[in-house]
Amino acid sequence: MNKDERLVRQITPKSEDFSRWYVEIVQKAEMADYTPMKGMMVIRPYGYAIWEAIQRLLDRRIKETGHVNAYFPLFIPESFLKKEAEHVEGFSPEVAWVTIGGQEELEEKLAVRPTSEAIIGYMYAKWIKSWRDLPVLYNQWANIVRWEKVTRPFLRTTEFLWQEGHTCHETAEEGEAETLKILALYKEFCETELAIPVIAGRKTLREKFAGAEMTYAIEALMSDGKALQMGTSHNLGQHFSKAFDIKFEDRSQTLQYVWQTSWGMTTRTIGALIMAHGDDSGLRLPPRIAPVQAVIITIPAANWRETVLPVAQKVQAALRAAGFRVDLDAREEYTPGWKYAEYEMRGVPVRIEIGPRDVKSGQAVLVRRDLKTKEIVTLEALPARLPALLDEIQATLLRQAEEFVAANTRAASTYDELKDILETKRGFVQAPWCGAEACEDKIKAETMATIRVLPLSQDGVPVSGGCVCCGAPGKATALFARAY
RNA sequence: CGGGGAGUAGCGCAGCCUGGUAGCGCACAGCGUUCGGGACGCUGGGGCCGUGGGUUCAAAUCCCACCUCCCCGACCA
Repeated sequence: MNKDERLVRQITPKSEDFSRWYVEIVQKAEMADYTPMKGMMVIRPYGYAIWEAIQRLLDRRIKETGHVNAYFPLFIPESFLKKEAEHVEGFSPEVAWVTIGGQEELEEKLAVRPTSEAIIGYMYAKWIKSWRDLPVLYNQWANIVRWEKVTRPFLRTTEFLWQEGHTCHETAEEGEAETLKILALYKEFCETELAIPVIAGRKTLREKFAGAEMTYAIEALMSDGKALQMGTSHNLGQHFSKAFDIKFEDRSQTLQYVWQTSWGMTTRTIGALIMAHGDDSGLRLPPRIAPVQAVIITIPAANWRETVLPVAQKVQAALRAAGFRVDLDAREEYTPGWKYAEYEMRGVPVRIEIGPRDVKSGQAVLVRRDLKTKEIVTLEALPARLPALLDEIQATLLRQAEEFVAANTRAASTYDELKDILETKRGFVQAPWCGAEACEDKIKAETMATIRVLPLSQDGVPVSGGCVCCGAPGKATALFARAY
């Protein structure tokens, strides 16, 4: 066997088989693993650490905007779910039911929550009496079960984790403002923390949440050219308040139904991180959410325990004291080369190599994961250089993703053009749309693409030309894409 | 849920056609030499051959059912 054959190929190249590449990263970076139950995965410590970082950074934003956390039951009585007609119709194909408790058949079966509007709506009716009780701004971090037919780690699993906000307001305007405020919050979160640019917009009626008045979403473009919904924010209007009788006495002493919103972001964002930033060596994590921001790798040689190791330990202590998440890998059973590949797979943003040569010259070698470039830094300069480097990596990942979106967003004015782009290039396609569901359905059937959103950035901008499908006057500029 | 492919050691696979009690590479353990891009040598451990049933003196191998994974569609965060 020659040397090249001995070097085990890490993972399938992204260009060769994207979904295989994706699954291999999930497993080799130890983010998640399959269980014997269909569609149910274990989120392993490394993947869960990413989720904890997402929770920490998103939760802070949710609280800063005045929301508080609470926890509602996992089970929802069937009758509750049935109260809002559109809601039950939309979710019934994917609800799991509990019919037996212990040895006894239940009188009323219980749904394992596919979302919590129903149970929360019931409780809100008990708690809200007056305009003085409003707004109610609750959020919960929870698990959700939806009996999906096709599953994929992080992107679509039977059980997943999310955060769901449920708010009540005095007026329609306040409800709409809340919906948009959260949408903007999500967008800012994705771009600042995950380095994933998103397009914010309205969903069409076809794609809206079952029971919502209007659904807004943020959509990102993965590096295979398919779109992924990163978060949704629903203006529920009075649909659920009427179904659950959530009434309050307003300032003019009239009984009124509250105006509600709900919004969520899920563990799917972890899948988005892989697909937006990963390369053929594995994950590339944005420093702001990376569980490990830098790893120190010692290069052994004779006496290294006396010479190299103490220096490495000192560097780690100094960087940790400065607030960075820094690991030290001084294991002797693996060679440096093996470790380089391993931490690249896991997407650790910065690698710090310290060997005998470095110790002698008082330096360290820094290698950034995003560009794989090296630089030499003196040990004294390291605590100042690391934060700057992490910021550069964060910015580079965002910029690369933005450039990808820009390069893969195209305008189509004819149906042939739309079809051609979706078939040969993928990505986002901007095109005028007449507003008819028939056109939406036809495009979906023939191109597998859907309207991801009607971008908010297009509001007030005149639509150029007729509907890309039927030619009727364009009512909106729609963003089409094949999606996950 | 429809069409296709697959499940044999932790991972990747061979063996199956033509039944006779399981093998390779990597990984893992021990020892030694190594270590600046997945090191090498020697020794060793590990398998209800996805699950259940059937055929047979005998099943990883043949037959049936089910489960799970992957791909392509319909449904969805």
